[in-house]
Amino acid sequence: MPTQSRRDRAREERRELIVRTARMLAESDGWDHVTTRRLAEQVDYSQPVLYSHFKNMQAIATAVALEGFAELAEALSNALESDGLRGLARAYLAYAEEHPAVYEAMFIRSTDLVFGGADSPPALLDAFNAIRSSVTPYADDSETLTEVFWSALHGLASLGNSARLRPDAKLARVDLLLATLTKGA
Amino acid sequence: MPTQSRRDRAREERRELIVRTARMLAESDGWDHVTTRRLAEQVDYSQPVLYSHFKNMQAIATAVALEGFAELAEALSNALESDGLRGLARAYLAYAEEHPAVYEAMFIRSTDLVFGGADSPPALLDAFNAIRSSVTPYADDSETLTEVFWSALHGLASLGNSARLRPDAKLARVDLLLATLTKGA
DNA sequence: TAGATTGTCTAGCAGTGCTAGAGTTGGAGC
DNA sequence: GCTCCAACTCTAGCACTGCTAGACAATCTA
Repeated sequence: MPTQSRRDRAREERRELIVRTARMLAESDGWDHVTTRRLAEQVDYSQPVLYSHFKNMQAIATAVALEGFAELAEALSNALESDGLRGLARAYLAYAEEHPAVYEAMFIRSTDLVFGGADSPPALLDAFNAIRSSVTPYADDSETLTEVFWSALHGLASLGNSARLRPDAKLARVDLLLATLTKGA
Repeated sequence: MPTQSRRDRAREERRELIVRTARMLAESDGWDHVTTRRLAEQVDYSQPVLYSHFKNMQAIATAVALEGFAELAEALSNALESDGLRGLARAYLAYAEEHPAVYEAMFIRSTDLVFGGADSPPALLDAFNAIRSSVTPYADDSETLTEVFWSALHGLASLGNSARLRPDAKLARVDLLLATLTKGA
């Protein structure tokens, strides 16, 4: 049934257009300004079309977050492989700084995604595993250390992105965090 | 002019009623459900009365955050004095867990407050100074270590509050964070 | 007591997420 | 080619949001 599959393809493309546009709007104006009307206008369809692809606005933000998990996992794996723990830490913070709205959808906005369970998004588990690999040499309890190290990175990222930390001390903070973690090991 | 001061007192009391009610609503139903209509109804005045005390809804959340800064500073100072670094860390996380909506207003929701400048709220500086005192023994650069330690605590608090960390490993995480920080010092 | 000030409310605006129901389009079967 | 049906898309509207103008009432001043 070639007709059906062509339709499916068209639907899939439009779905991606919606997600891409929502992400772009969020990065340029903030999630507050991503409204059904603005989004619909940008993709040149009426609002109900959004709801034929997504249950609600929250689901659109979730789709953006899922993209982010995949990108972050990829970035962390690469950085870990080439530059070790330090590379991973810097890559994490760089991702959060370069894609603040995506980062917000992933780790700050309330979400219906499950974290750390069997039904978590695979890309999220990949990212988590990259962090775990990076800290395993320094841990007895690698699961807990992963959570602690991730929390530290998340704290630096989120407080930094919301102008709650000195902007000129970014590098000093990462270096100090790494020194603290690796000290005596 | 006793009449004027009585009026001022009445106004001040009503202002406090508004802040108290907003805080209560936020803690019980979340900030999303703190709307001008619900809040006005709860304090038994019409919506415009809210705007005679506050510029907008954001300013009401800011007032709640300021209360939080004072409470947190107090809690951290006390804990630091009686139980040292470990006490401070636990007090921080306990405050975030027991008052998630206030914590959100303080450190997660976007705000117009200035962090770390001369015109920061004094209570916020007090809290920051308590953290600085707690880590000074372990630091060359105490300003940076304060930011890093605070970030770690904030990461644990915010990810924990949004169900992104294992609930049963709370204590293990604090202990591991403290062990890491104090190791070799 | 008359006038001015302060306080409070009703009613309304423009915007939000979301949906029911009408109308159009285009492929399937004859 | 024509009819029918299903898939699709839109207009219009609901109940809600933050916020405000302008009318009315209460209270203090002189």
